[in-house]
Amino acid sequence: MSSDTRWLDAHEQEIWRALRELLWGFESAMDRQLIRDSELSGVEYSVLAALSEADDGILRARDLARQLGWERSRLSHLLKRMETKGLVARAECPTDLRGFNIMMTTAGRDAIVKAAPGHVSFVRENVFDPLTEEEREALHSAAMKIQASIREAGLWVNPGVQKG
Amino acid sequence: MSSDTRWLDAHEQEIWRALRELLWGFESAMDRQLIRDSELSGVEYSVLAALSEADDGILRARDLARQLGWERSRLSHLLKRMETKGLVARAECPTDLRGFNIMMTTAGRDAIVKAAPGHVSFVRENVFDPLTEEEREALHSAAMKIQASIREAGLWVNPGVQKG
DNA sequence: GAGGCATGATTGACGCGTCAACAAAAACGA
DNA sequence: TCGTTTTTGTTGACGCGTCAATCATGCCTC
Repeated sequence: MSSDTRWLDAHEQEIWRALRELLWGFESAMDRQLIRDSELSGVEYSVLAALSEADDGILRARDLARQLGWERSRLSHLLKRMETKGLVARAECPTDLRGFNIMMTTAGRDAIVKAAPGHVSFVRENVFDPLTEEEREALHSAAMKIQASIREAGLWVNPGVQKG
Repeated sequence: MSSDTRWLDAHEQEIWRALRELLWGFESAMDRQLIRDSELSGVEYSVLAALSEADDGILRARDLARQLGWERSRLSHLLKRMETKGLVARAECPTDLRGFNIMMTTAGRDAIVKAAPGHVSFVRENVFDPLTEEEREALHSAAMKIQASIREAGLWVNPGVQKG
């Protein structure tokens, strides 16, 4: 089982290295830009973006977690921090005593409105602009294929949440 | 400054979504495989891999950090944890009283020898096998271009360590 | 060789994520 | 209806990374 390992050749190692560096550094770079130009971290931005897509800026914690593909506990921890910052507020859910409705506060909306243009520019300037049309499409299909493969191997996050 | 933002169209959003999911999920999937099939986390694997490329399995903490592109404090925290697990050992550096030599222990070598085949298989099966040759090359150049762009924007990790 | 700056490494506080345990409420089934 | 199971959400412990502060040592220059 280990003697027939197909190791990477030099060229494959180069590709792998470039990809690994990107996978490892991209997210933190995005966070850095966000924190520098607004008062929001990447995850906070995600939460507020999801909320602002909802009708009233209100979503049940359950649905928020599902939409983001996160564990409930992760969301819970983050919401606690965001609540103390005044970005979101909790309210009991009238139809289900277990549930909580999460709503964006005015400060939360202000923050994401302020952060959005810079965030989009970051993506545009660093992901789309530097690539050719072919590279964009290849990147797209490659990303989907890799994800599908990992999912098939049962190693993707939240294996249960793969409904389209 | 915000009114001329070039927002993403529907197709671009699809690409961005796929890429973001990959960037967000790949690393944790790799970690999951590693932890499942060995006793090593992803970062521990990186440290041991770097050490095993050195002559005697010994590297100064400074060089280890440089090679991995990490902050010293990050390495320090991790080494403390790895030392308690018996994966590495510290020894004072004879030529520089400030420095420390980090060496792999027998347990450390055993662990990475055990982990390596599964790790390589993960990469091979989920990154290389699912892609066409064209996609591989496009992925390679796209990753490099995106990284270069972020670096130019001054947002890449460790802006100082960009000597190639 | 004494002052001053650079380098190497550690520490502590804090944000963040995972995991396992938990409590309360809902849904289900006989 | 009563008991079991599922769902929802929180909490605490712990691993992990960043940042700022700290400290000792090396280096460099006058």
